[in-house]
Amino acid sequence: MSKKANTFRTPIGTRDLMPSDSARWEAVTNVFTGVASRAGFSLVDTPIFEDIGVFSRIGEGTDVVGKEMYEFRDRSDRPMALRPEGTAAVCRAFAQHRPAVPWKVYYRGPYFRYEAPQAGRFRQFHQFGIESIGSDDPDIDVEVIALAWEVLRSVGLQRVLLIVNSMGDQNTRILYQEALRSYLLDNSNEIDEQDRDKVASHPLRVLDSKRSATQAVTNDAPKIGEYLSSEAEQHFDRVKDGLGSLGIPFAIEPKLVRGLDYYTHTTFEFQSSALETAQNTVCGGGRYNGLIEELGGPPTPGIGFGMGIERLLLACDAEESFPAPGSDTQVWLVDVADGRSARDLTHQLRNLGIVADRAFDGRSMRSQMRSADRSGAEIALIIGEQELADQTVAIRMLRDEEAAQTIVPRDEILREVERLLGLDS
RNA sequence: GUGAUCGUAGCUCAGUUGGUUAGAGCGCCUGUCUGUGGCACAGGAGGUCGGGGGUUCAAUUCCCCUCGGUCACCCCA
Repeated sequence: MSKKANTFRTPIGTRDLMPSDSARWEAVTNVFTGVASRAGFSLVDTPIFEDIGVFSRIGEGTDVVGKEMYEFRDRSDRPMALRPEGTAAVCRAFAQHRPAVPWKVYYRGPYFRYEAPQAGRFRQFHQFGIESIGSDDPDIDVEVIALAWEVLRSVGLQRVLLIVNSMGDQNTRILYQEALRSYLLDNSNEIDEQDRDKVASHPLRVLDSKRSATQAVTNDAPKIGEYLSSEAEQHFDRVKDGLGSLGIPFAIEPKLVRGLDYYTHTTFEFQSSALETAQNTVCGGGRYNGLIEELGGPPTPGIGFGMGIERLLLACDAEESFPAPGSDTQVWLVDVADGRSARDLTHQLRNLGIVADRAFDGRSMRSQMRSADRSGAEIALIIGEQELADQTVAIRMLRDEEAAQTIVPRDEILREVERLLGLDS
């Protein structure tokens, strides 16, 4: 679309958050931070780029680090990467600062993955997330899942599906992976050839293939549930029990393994059934009992989730929920005299905490009134030559057709506006 | 990275047997309705038809390349 050589646009897969959308974005952010902070989580904000090693721990073989990472070297030749996800960076922060446990934090911000954009997928995308570090109490798993649920409910989503699974501890994971690998190898002829090369290297990845030939094979594959240790099974039972007790509907999906290598025990995903696009996962998370140790910290369990803001809003669009909030302008100054009244009164109103605005450039009354109307303001304060001479202000209630325009002395106008807005005690 | 599809005013889109000054709706600006918005009416600004090359007397319209949007695969939020 660039029309001249010197015009620019946002890079592929990125976009501007324009004022027409930003109020809704802020509102959904407030919903999330409200839910998280009511549950005792505090904000943690980590850098947008890190030593690339932080993210390699996610799993060298995963697409996220293998082929989607924005890697670069800084001017001192240090290998860095733009963060592709939140958990690893938060765990790095934990390992670095060693805060007291339980460490319950939330975060939100941009993440980067070098992928071809499509519906619900961007190169710069945004997530909300929480991490609860320091305990392997299964009730924390329940708490984390319940908070994600709460956010989804709070933005009005009805058509969400929670699926959960358990990966067991690291040991069961290894055992299962072996069993799965040999099963898949035995049946590799039936598997779609697109998936076949993953059998040996990443058998777990084969489980979430969408290809029907592959699915036919994996449907009869050994289930990870059969390999859980009794501790892992107890843990998972407690999680299921907790979700049931909180009235959160869920389905168990033995093939849910998720794309990052660090998961142990509980994994979960919320999908929007209102989204018809290929990407309908709105939130994903799980437990990662070995990750912090991987990052040089003490062995510490943790669990968390990431929620894609763009996808969340897409789901809201699909369900026609969570509309953009309206204007917050309360008062508009219309000054067709010399402009000084508008200048001074907006200042004074704002100092009282009132949202006040005005037009510039000495536009016509008609033009200024139109701006007042469009701003959504309740009240227009009008000052023309007459009012200037009389030291008065005309008050017009823009949202009430019945109301007659009134004239108030200039030195009473602030009090009158407060009264009209119901701000007087 | 692969494939499909699209690319005309700020937005949504018309516009082919290739041929005068490229259109509409919405939005924006100005004005009329005897200083006053939401309605109506009148006028106006705004496009080298994504970019480059080619074919042709002539290309928005045909061909090639390129850039970008969208969707899908892969994978994931």
